Amino acid sequence: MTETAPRPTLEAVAARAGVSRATVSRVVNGGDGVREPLVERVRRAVEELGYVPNQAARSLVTRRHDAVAVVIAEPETRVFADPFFALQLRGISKELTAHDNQLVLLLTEGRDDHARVARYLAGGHVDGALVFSLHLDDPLPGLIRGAGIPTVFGGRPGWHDGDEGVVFVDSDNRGGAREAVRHLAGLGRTRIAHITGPLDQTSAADRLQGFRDVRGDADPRLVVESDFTPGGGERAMRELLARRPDVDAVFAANDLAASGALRVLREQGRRVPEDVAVVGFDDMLPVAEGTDPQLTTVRQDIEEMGRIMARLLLRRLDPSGTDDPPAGVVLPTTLVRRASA
Amino acid sequence: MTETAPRPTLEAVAARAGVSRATVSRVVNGGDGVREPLVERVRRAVEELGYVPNQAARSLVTRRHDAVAVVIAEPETRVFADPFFALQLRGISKELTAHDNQLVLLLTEGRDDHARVARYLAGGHVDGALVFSLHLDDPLPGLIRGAGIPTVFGGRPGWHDGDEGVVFVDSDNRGGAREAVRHLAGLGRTRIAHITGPLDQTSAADRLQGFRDVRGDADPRLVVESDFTPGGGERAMRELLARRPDVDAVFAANDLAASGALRVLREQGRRVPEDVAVVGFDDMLPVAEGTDPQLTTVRQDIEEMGRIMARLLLRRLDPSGTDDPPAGVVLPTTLVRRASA
DNA sequence: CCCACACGCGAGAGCGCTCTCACCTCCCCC
DNA sequence: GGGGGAGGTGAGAGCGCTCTCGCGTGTGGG
Repeated sequence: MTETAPRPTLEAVAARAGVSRATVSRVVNGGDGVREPLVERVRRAVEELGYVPNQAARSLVTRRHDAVAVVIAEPETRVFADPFFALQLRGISKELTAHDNQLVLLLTEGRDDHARVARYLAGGHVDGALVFSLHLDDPLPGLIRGAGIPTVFGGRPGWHDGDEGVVFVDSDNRGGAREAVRHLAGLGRTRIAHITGPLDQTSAADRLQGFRDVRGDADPRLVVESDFTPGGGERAMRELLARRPDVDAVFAANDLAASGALRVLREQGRRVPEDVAVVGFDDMLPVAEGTDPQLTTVRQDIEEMGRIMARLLLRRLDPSGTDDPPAGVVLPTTLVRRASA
Repeated sequence: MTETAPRPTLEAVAARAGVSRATVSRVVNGGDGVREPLVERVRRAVEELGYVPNQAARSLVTRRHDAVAVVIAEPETRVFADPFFALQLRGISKELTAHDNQLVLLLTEGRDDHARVARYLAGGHVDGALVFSLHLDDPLPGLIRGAGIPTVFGGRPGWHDGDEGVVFVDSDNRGGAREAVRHLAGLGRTRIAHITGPLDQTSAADRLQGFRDVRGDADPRLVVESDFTPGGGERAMRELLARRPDVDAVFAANDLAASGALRVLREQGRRVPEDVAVVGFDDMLPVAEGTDPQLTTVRQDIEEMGRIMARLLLRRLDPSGTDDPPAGVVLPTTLVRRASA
């Protein structure tokens, strides 16, 4: 079983095809500058021997790995409660695969891991990194920049010193929030509340900002800080109903919180959307379509976001490319109207 | 930016410490057989120079990569609708990290990718593979076995020729289903229905089998085939109510389907659990806790499953270990009682 | 006091590949 | 018909590391 079959080397292929190693190498790497009959002979030898290049040997000399690290910080919280990162990974994977790059996944758990990740990235195992760091005070972005490896961030990172050149991809959290709130206003609602996410995350902060853009003059009691979870949404909704029993609309910072709010509203006998209209954020399908009534929410194209991150990184990695990547890309969101508002 | 700082080599460290390359190598790899003062000198030189071993060079000679591939087949369907794989990945990642192994993620999309994955695995980039393949007729397991690389499967794979030696880790789907159905029976329910998952997946087939173990004599009309989605759960529930309006309990093959069933029951004015008791499977938190009433369901420890898969693989990879890993590990499930049954 | 042996350390080969450079052919043009 | 060039091919060095082997030093026993 552990019988490692002696894999054929370039040398072996060369011998079989009756050419030099250099020629085989040329053929294997695209075949420019080799005459057709030889190409054919080499191809056949490769085929017959089942030759596969040794990546380690190749990397040793080229100093390329055709591999990209994806760093996901602090998965304990939000990450694994929803398909967000899975979708993102899928987008990233597709793009990387299309360009023959591998995806090395680095999940970090707490501060201890930071050093490990930094060391790995600095260790030259990968050509670049895609980093998801949700928290404003996360030291990881700084560490990674120190590693001196091309990096693209997922989500707007918190601002640190010397962050001007940071490349990131984010959804238009602020614009999406504005659209959600305007939709509620357009329904004639006048007492629109906002259940926020954890405000140490840029996405939550940006959504709150969007809410304020439209309802800057709102009663401060209509804004309740929460945590992106159903339980948190429930608590926030109860608080809201206690503070302002006349509330007639809620914009929750994500679908999970909205689902909690919905449950409290029903429990308290408020009809949705007749008495209170509810809008979520994310369009996390199993949740948004699973609530009763189904949730009106703001959709972000997560998979596309992943794809663009990968594309941006690959562009920076490509030595041939004209090197002027945008610093940040903000993807549009769309309002998905279902039954709750 | 692309200014690749010339990374220090073993040679450089050796020169600085005034020893030979061999000695530095020994120290870096554990330091056995090197006297303390020298170890100290080398350590300092490493520190000062910020030396990090070149993994490519090392792999070239050791033929080890300290990297494991995680292959997830057909992510289009179930995979990305729920946190299942994310949790699994987390478990895997933790275990691999603890043993200084890297995780290379391979997501496949349709048949074309199979060849790519097989080539990659056969290409000797990784030491082993963890493979998730849900479908009975998936050709991937066969291809991978052909690649001759140590592999552990997640979930019981469908049976192919020569599968005796397959190592896999799975939840006790059958036992969990039995427990769910017995719980319903213990509640005094006599007309217990089952909404299945897609029966070409072993997990769904095993859950059905568990149902049959307890209710082998049930009216066949009480079993409706479905697809693990909320929409599918809705359709199945409607069908069920049409066939047997007197149904008083439903065991849905997963939480998503259960959430759909719940919605139909409410819509049709059946009280849960009074009129109809409902049990799900998975304990997918955002769903199970997000339904109304909250879902009684069968929990599987997904993260642990990932961890065990990784552990099993690492054990097979470890040349020093006494080599007798179990062929299959089946993890217990537990019934989580909430409001729906 | 000398020999045997173990242990610590260095020299050097070689892992499989790419890439430069020199050579050799063949063709075109004067 | 000969010289120059372009393009195709091979030889060989070297990427950074590990590992075997042999030598030198220190220790214990006869």
